[in-house]
Amino acid sequence: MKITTRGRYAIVIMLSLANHYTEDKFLSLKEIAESEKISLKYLEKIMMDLKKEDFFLSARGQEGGYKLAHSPSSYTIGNILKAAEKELAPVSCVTEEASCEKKGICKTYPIWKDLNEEMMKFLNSKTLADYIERK
Amino acid sequence: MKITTRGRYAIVIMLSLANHYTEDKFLSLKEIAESEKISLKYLEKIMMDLKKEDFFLSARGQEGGYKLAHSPSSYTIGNILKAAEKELAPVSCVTEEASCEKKGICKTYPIWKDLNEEMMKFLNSKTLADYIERK
DNA sequence: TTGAATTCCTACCAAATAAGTAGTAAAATA
DNA sequence: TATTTTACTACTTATTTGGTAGGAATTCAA
Repeated sequence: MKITTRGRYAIVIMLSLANHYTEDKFLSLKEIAESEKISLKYLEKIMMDLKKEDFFLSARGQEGGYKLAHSPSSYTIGNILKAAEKELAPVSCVTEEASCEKKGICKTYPIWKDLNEEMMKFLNSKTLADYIERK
Repeated sequence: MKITTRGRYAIVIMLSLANHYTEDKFLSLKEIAESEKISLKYLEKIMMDLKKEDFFLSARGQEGGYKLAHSPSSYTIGNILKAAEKELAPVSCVTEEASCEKKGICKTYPIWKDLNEEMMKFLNSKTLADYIERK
């Protein structure tokens, strides 16, 4: 039951941007890649998924990069992970979309439902602001 | 962040045994495989891992099978999953064993640590008895 | 105005993991 | 003693993960 590097790096990116939120300039992926020692190309790819959400403003060219569109407190950890990973639930039957035909009779379903609720309670309550660097 | 079929089927096995706990006979994997529509061979393999723990008594031959060694309330969901899956933590850096050299400086570490704590709180508190079939 | 820097986009690839099969030996009992 | 069941080892196949490669479009600084 692992969060993949996609999810983890997505949080790295978002938290880096959050840490620079008050500055009035763009932060490039190259800077993040270098400071975090992650492949730039891989970060670019992860960024493709994040960009589908209304997460940030971007600028090409020199002095270009990314900037959070909203304040750090408006991004939950769950929102970010969900954008990066395909699905967040520990077992796919607990999400509305992927309904399993055995849902009504499956004896283990209540376990996954309870676990998912606990996880979501956490992931949807914590935001980037909770994990930002305090100066 | 998915629980694999290994982990899910392990819970299926253990919950089936728990539901037959009061009966004075062994339950065979074949019966579980048929009633749950899971490959017998695959269940056997998962059983190999569970058997390393002191989970049950077994008997070969006709009328053979498995039986819980202890009462359902003494098996936590976490214990079972941990025996079936390699590791339970959502990110491996949060377990004592696999310590990451960046742990002290990693800005995302606190997120995974908090998430892991929430998950473990749930997984270690719930037992088979909580999900047993009520007659 | 041009060249470097950056985002943006598509395709491909290798390694690891997950999920399951196959076959057989050993034991127990009906 | 034939059947049933656990016990064990080896193999296989599909999917997912974690990238790489290459380049086009855009922008700005020098």
